[in-house]
Amino acid sequence: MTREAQHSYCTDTQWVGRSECRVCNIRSMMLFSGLPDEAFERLLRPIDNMAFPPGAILYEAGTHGDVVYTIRRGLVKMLHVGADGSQRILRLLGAGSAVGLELLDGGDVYRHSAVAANQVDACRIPVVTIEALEHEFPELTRQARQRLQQHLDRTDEWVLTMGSGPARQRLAHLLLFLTRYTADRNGDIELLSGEDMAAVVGTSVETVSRVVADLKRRGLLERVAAHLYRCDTQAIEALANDADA
Amino acid sequence: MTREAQHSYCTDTQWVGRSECRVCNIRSMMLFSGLPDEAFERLLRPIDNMAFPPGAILYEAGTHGDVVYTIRRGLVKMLHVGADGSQRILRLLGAGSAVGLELLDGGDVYRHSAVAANQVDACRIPVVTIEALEHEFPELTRQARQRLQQHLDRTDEWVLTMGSGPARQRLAHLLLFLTRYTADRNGDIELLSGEDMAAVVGTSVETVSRVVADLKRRGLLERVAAHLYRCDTQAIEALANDADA
DNA sequence: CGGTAAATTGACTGCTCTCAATTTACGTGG
DNA sequence: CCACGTAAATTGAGAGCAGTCAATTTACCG
Repeated sequence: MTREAQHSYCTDTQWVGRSECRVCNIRSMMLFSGLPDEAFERLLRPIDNMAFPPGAILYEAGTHGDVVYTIRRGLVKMLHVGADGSQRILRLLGAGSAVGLELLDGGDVYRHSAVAANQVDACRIPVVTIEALEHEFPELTRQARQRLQQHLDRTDEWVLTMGSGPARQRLAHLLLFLTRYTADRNGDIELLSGEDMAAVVGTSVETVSRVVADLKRRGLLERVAAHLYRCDTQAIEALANDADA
Repeated sequence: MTREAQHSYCTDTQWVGRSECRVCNIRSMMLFSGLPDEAFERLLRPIDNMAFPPGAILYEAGTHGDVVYTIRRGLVKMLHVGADGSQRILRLLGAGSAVGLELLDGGDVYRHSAVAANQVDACRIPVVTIEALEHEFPELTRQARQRLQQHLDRTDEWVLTMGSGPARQRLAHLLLFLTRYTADRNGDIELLSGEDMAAVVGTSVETVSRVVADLKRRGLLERVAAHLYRCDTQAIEALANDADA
């Protein structure tokens, strides 16, 4: 493994340890909620706990694979790369979400690329393990279906709020999204890179920069620390829904 | 029931008869494919066969309901109505697709509105019937999950192709979509109303009209009969992917 | 302290929206 | 079968937002 630090702390995709689902502190959010402890006794293949630094690739679109990830911490971007190399972010998924669920329908090829936007902790679950457990606990199939329904709901909201309208409103919705799903205890959020924000709302990088600069000038977005911003949720919400100032 | 004809033939939402899943000629596409004949012996509630004229409402967003529809013929638009009355079409679903699947996750409120874009034939399946069958045939849960995955895949494609870029390219993708899913044996398609096309690609009605008029002038789109159009798939495909004339 | 990549800003062009007028289509009633 | 009325579609003119290209500044890592 090479060590090319993207941040001062770590580093590379790392194997952190064997997952202990029985004592998972967020099991209620995870794919395996509802399964009895004994279900984890005799797994066909182990579940590993992985740490991905920002920018690390969980998997790439079109590649063969046999594992699903459930996110314990951080934000994962699902993206599509066009023929010309342009990127479009289709979803941002946080703690409790599962990625790679398309493999459960028999295929073995990922439909999108999954890239860590943050420092991400995720459990790597082999598809064979899920299929074995599904056979024994039919409830798991319903769980997976609920996860898909969540993805669908979130994507629909994505399309409605960030898919059309003036760039300023779309970015306002993105900020609200980040506040809702990634804010720390102080309500502060870590902004995406300009390129990523552009890939979410479907505009050019320059437009993103201009709009964000304008929000800062008007005091709707305030820098509280390196990479940490606080936004005036009230005003941004008004901006997102109305079409004024 | 009032009778306000939208076309010369019928008319109103009609009960056509009891569905006979055992002899369904497109059962392989439907939700119940894979179920043995005997599964239909003792349903808790009957499955009805419904005919919806263009514009008929299958259900409206936010309303209570307890049935899922599977489409046998025609095109159904799933749409969201904004606070200002503006409509945005999130998906167009054709034969073999199921709508209202969100009810299977325990809720009883539809998340979108479903409206017939065409003359639509659909089977009305009570949720209790599906749940009872799921208990007996776990395979059905997987079927429903696959349907959701299909919706998700289609929505992703929708976002990528019709969610950004110049209006001309987005409309080109819409024409290709209609050709793929609704063309008759001659390859001809029935265009949506200008308002509906605008609600799909997220532009104004005027822009749609201008682009369509331009395509007609250039011979890429030809009227072969009332409401029936034939398009030069080759040229439209080039237009959809490249950015030139 | 230096180098590379990202972000910012400006000027200009072009596309799309809005508003408005006109034409066409279509169902209704004579 | 034809005349009429409403709604949809079409077309035009003008303004504004966003994209592109290019130059500059800033940030970040070694």
